[in-house]
Amino acid sequence: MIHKKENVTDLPLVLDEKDMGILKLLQVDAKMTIRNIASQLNLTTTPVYERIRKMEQAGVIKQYAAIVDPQKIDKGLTVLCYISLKEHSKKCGAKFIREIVAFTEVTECLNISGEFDFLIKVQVKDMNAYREFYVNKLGEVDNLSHTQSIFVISVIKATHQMVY
Amino acid sequence: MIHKKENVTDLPLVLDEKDMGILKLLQVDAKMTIRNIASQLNLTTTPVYERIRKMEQAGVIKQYAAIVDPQKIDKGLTVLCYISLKEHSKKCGAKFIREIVAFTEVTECLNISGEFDFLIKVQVKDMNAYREFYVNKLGEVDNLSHTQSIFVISVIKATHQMVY
DNA sequence: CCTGAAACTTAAATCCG
DNA sequence: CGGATTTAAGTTTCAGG
Repeated sequence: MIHKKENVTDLPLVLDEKDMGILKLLQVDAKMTIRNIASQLNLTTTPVYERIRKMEQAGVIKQYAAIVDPQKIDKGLTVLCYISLKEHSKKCGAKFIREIVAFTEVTECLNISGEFDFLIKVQVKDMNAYREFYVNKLGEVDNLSHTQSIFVISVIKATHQMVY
Repeated sequence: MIHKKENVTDLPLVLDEKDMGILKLLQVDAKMTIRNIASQLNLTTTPVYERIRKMEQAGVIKQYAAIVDPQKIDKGLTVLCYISLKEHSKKCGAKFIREIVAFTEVTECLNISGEFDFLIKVQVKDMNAYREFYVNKLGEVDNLSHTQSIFVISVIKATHQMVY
């Protein structure tokens, strides 16, 4: 996690080509050194250093993270679960969100358009683990109207890369 | 990206509590030093260093990445797009996948159970950009039967954290 | 806003017990 | 695996254009 200075501005930082070049590289390899980045962008370390610092403080770079392979840590099953609520009041929605977000199995929760209210992505070991989650965790959440589970047969692509 | 040694084994590495502890920390902050990790886990640098190296080579840690905030780089709109194919032969499926994966707007592509064949996640600036993608890119892909777009109203949770 | 070099700081990697 | 050492490296700063 980025440790911002006290006076975080989060001002709408305008990014130019050089910033994008830096992001492009750091997105793929966060451990790339400033020197290396500088040489690839035909710059020196100073501007690269300062641009990275700015992007960290502006929240453009949210985090430096190790990406773990789910398959290798017994979390090889991904399930998408659609959820509709009974009550849509602000209060009830907030309560639902608080409960859902707390589940470590839920790696994603999206408020969506269409027939359902939410889509959550659940990451578990296998079908047994999903049943366990579905019955004992999701099943204990208030205010659920109906749900639908979609199973992921295979992950074709999954990236956080957004700068090209 | 992790630079593995030549003889990559990718053997089913058995992870113990200490490995999980390391992953847990690196998932949140890839820049955490080995010393820091060691002290938090009541270990010395040697075992931590070696465990990390093993997990990198085994592919448990796939990558160290800077996580960028989509909102801050003009990619604030997320759309889920369901896709059904006409032809489901291996050859046609592979062609579809090749084309879809090449689109930089597609940050995720899942082969799913249920009514549709695939779910792709599209990350763009705004609705105009999505229309542009939908018409000129997705629309040019062969073998599509029908599609359905679901718009993400808000992202409640989005994490790659899987070790707790 | 950049260059270039220098100074500083810190971590990675090794070795022996 | 602990502990310390060594070596190497990256980060950060500064003057100057």
